Amino acid sequence: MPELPEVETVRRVLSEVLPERTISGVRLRKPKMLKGQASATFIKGLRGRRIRNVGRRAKFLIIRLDRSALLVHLGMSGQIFFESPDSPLPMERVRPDRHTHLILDLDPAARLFFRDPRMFGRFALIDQEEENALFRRLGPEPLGRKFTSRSLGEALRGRRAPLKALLLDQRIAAGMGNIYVDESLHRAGIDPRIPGGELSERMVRRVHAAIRSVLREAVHKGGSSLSDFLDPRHRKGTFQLTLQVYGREGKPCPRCGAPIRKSVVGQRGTHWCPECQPKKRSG
DNA sequence: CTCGGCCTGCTC
DNA sequence: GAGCAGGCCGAG
Repeated sequence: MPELPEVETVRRVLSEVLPERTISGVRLRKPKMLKGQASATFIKGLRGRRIRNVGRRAKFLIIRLDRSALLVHLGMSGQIFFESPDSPLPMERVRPDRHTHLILDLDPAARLFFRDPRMFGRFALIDQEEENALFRRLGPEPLGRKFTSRSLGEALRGRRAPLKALLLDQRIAAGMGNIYVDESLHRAGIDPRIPGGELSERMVRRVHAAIRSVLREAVHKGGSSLSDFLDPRHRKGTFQLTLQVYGREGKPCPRCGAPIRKSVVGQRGTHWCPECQPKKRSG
């Protein structure tokens, strides 16, 4: 499940190999993966274009061409693989399978494969204006300068929804998903069910610091490869080895040994330690 | 704000 | 052979 650290990992690999290559061929095998765009428009807009750079905003990957950009959201199970004579992939990946929805042939010789078994991901060819409009609707990058404990406190003020749900809201901070919210709240020592507006200033500071340190660490470790995440060179991340609560229901909390709890909070499976993450306000 | 729908693969 | 997982969006 690619969240900010996984998408950033993909971006870093692609930004080493894609710039200055030209898209010589486009094979779109699942037009359904396009977001509000006809296949012909999409293919025409890509073919012959030169890749300038690869960016990221929240969980969006943005492959910038001369005037437009290929926007990619990896959804739940999206993968991007890169293959070139210098950087071959393992044999079984070279041949596209039924989950490979888009293939880009590049020049100098290389190929990009977009796979997504669950098909929650999306592609779109967008112009600068559309990019601006999309990104304007997102909250600050949690690792950027605009995300401060003050801005977080303001965003949470008066909110009655559980903190867990608010941190998944991309308008409050953009890029976290279920894994990293649960991990951040464990690091902060705060119960995910507490209404956002009930956090003390001190608790807001702890959540803010925890989010940043968890995400930074996860980026450093190449993301979490829980079930299917692989980077464009087919390498796994290692942050899954560091997870304290996510996917660990009933297992002992690494910090205190109490069994990790799981229930649904804000319509999402939520994991926390009942001892380390007390609900009380001063916490 | 809350809920269902989109999808497939994996677990019960 | 059903149900769950999950990000995001549109409907209620």
